[in-house]
Amino acid sequence: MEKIKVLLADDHQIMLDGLKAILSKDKSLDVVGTASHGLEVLEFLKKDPVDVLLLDLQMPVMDGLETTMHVKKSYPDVKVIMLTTNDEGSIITSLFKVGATGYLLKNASKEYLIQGIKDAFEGKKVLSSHLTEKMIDSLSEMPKLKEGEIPKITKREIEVVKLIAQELTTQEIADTLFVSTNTVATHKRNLFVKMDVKNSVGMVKKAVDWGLI
Amino acid sequence: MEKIKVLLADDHQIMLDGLKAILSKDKSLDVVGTASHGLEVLEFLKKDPVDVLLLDLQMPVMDGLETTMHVKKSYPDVKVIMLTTNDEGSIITSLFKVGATGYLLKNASKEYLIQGIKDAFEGKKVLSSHLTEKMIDSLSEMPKLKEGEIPKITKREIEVVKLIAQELTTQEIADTLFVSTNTVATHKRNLFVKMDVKNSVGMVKKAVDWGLI
DNA sequence: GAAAGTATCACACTATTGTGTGATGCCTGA
DNA sequence: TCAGGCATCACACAATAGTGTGATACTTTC
Repeated sequence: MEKIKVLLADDHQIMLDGLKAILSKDKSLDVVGTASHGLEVLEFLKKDPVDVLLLDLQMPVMDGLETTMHVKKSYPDVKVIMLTTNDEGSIITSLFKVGATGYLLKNASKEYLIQGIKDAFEGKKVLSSHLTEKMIDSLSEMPKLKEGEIPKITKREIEVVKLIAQELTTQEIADTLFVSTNTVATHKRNLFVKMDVKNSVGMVKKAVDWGLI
Repeated sequence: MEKIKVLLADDHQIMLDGLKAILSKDKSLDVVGTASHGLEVLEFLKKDPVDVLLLDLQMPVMDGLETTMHVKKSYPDVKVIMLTTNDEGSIITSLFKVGATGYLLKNASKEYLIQGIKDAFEGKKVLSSHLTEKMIDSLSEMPKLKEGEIPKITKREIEVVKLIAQELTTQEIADTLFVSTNTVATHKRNLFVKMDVKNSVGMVKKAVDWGLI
């Protein structure tokens, strides 16, 4: 069987050496090169093909996220696994949107890491179990602002919010609802206070958050 | 070490027997009872304590979701793992919102199942790897407005969008970025065209959709 | 049956947004 | 080296949004 070609990228030489040592022990993996930042990765890809790319999230010159974007654009078949010490769940979404295949913590066991590379190679998504938990938590804790936090918005007001969200002007909303612009203005005025926002932009954002629209 | 008290609930007797047979082989687990629907589960809990509850999602009288709600309300410490044949990702969200600890497919291996129970007992979230993938996919495919659909927004423009989303006025944005209001106005103007929207409200909505903010 | 909330409208005014047009310097990729 | 994108700014003007204040009438709710 063909070996899986792996390229490593990390700005810490020690990390590179360590990873290389670990991965070299597995017969189905072939570490074809290393890079210390995103640009080097792109340089490397211009010359040689790679199956799986192990990327450090924090790197100088060009970080992991940006690198992933570039790589996926030019070489969509390369699987990208992000390695990181931190576990900021916030970044995870953008990561997968950008096209990454996996996201592992650096303290993962070597078995886990190797398995992750193989899974990624086969097209599976790879995620540290630790991060899976985070994702679930963010799902289950999402509606924690509800109940008491959301003020009572009347039906008419919700109609107004929806129309505002559709980019209608006050005049257009008035025409749609067959009322005067004054009325619409009053509804908006009341909504600003109730929802504690400064303008229509804030209102629509919050309405989306609250699931009103 | 104290054994983990497990209660099984499924409307198929065969399933109950099979699960019991599998779980009984593990010395750290103790199957303390079985139930064929949600009400029986609640009855059981009134009399005897349980650590982990294995619930079939589809059950007559009271299904898994409803049962979970009731159980978590009265016995918040009981860990609930949902078992199911199907893999509808849609239900997953509500499941964790309701307070479940895990969600496993019935075709999981017995090792996986046993490990899942132990993990749940320790407070970890448990999710079939199959479903983890689904979750990730739903995240990454969200903006599948296929590449070409999303126009190139520059860094500076994104800064502007973010500040608009924070309800700042053009003047405030100009102050924040140390540029003139004219410049900010131009950025907005360009964004309206690029993003094909009529005003800031539409812009922010689309920016959220596209994951720009 | 009074108080509170909802929906409606008016008028006057200020603030902010959005548009049209044109221009300059800088940087980057072909 | 040169075209094209990017970021910057100016000025003028039209359109919309948002505020302050006050009013009427109808429905809930306590």
